Amino acid sequence: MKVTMEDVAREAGVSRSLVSLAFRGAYGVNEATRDHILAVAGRMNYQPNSAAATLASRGTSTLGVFLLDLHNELFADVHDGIREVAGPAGRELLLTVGSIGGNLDRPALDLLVRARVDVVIAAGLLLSDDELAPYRRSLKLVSVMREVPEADNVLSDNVLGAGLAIDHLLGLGHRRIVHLASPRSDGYGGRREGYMRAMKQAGAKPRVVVSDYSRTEAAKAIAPVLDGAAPPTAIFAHNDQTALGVLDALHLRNLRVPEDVSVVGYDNTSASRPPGIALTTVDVHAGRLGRLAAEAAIARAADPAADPHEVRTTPSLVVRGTTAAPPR
Amino acid sequence: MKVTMEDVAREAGVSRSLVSLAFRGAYGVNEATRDHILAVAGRMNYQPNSAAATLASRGTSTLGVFLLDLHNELFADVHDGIREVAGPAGRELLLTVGSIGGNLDRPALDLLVRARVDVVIAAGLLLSDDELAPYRRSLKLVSVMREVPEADNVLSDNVLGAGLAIDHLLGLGHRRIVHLASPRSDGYGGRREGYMRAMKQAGAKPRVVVSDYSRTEAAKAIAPVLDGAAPPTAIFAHNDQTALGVLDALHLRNLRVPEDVSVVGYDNTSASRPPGIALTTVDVHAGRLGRLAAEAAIARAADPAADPHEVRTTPSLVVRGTTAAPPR
DNA sequence: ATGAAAGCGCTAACAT
DNA sequence: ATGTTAGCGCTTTCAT
Repeated sequence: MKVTMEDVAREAGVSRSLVSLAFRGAYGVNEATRDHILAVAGRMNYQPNSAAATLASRGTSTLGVFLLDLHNELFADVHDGIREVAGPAGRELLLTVGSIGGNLDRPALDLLVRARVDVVIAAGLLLSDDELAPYRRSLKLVSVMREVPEADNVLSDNVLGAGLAIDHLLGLGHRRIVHLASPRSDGYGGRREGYMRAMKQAGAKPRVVVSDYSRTEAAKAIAPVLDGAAPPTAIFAHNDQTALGVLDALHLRNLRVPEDVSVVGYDNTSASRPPGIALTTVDVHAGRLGRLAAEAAIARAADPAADPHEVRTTPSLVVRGTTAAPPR
Repeated sequence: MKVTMEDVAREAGVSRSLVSLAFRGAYGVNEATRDHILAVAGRMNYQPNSAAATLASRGTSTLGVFLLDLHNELFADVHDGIREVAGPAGRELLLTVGSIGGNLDRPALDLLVRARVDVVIAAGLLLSDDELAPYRRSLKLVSVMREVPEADNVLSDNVLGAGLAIDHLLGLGHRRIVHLASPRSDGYGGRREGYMRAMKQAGAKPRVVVSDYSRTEAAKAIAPVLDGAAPPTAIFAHNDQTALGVLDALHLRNLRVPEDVSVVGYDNTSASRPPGIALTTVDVHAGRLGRLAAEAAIARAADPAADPHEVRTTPSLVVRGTTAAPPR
């Protein structure tokens, strides 16, 4: 049924090793022989068994990629960046997906570990530092957007990014700025911290509400503050997705944006761009993060013993249509 | 360095086979022994090598998933559906991603083949029937949204869906309806065909322009027809993404939607839902497609020899804010 | 209930 | 340039 390398070798009248070498394009194989082997293999529809290859060679050249959530285009952008450098480097990508709640992180990582991928690039890990610690032994990890102790980290400066957003709002004249934050979890405090700092520095009173990463939850979470006393004139959301949830809630109440309320998102995903949305947001340059992560992963593969690598990139503010001076 | 099953067996004072059985929760292992083995393994941080397992057992229980494009949330919805049934069935998911141009389909599928996944669920394959044919021998394939000869197919009735959209437009009084179609490729003709049929049946003159699947390309492709003589009063796009591109182009020209031009998308991805967009679209019920595909995959794994399975689901029209009577 | 032994299909020295 | 020979770390009969 399944064609093995042995079958190809017999058919081509050569030894197994030669077939193996030919397939990996190694030097030291006569060109004619190689072509012949490849032709025979092609005719027989031979597909190498990578389980056997992995076992025999104790590893793969495949990169594992963990993405938190397929519904957030941020991760698609990161993936594009990874692929941009992994492809030319001859590295293939095997993905695994987590979930907004974080409860699928573990099985997703475990699957990658068992698949014996060379290095794992994880974007948006939600596991705590403690839960991640055991993986140090079984995994070469490049973490994107979330700082993991002792691992390679590719980060964006969230404190700075949040500061950019708040300063923009402050400059427009806002004082009652609410932050719709993500649930507390290790490695994700930056945006909230940047918000707190900028507010305090300006002598404005910070107010934080928490919601998970989904758009609908965000709309629910912001509802009470919109309906309560002294509603904010501006809302700084944890990311674009939750900002869209805020927009939904605002729309439902016939509150105009930006005339009545200003909204700032975070990530600059394409969901923020449409003319009808035109969300002011902070660009993390996700593609660049992906490229840097792939570079870090390849470097790590080449030198497993090197010191942990860390880059922190600088985000930028993208002002669009959802921010303006507060109503007077 | 790496802990093997042998190490665990030695440490636990049992044989390798027993460790193997314990790990797979097989019957016939004394409960106390099993607990002991698992405890020892846990302490040693043992991670089974699935390459070896795959090799020895000639297969995996993992499902491979191919998704055409991470930027189109349709695929995230399909993925959710797959996971919804695969999870409870104890099947893990390994993903691979193609690209809008279709040129990454092959490497992505090959990677899955070599990983020896049990069955591959492919959503949005762009390869031609001919290019797909060889995979018949190396792969159990469940194709979603694209009919592949001899494979298991989980489809949505695109002819019907397009008819729904056009009939809606026709009912509103539109006659000059342009279809922004996808490039011709096997298995994707349904929407165009449904458009042609509905137009002809109403005695309206069809007009088709083609663009690839990206938003920006769609905006470019529709530009000349907007700027040309006798511009359409309605545009039926191949999917939501390209419909958004159309919206962009319209916005750029200060054309109002739906007062000046009506727009209908396809897929009902979440990108079509925001209040500011409110795109009228055709819902393919992507989650359901995913669930059906996972069921088909599991059935196929259980009985590789069964006759090809085919389901064709019925889409529905979601009328929102981008369609209205044409200007008079 | 547990153990021994034979592969699974490759790669990696090492020969020739 | 090509062939030989050990494994890689598991699962799977088959014994016990």
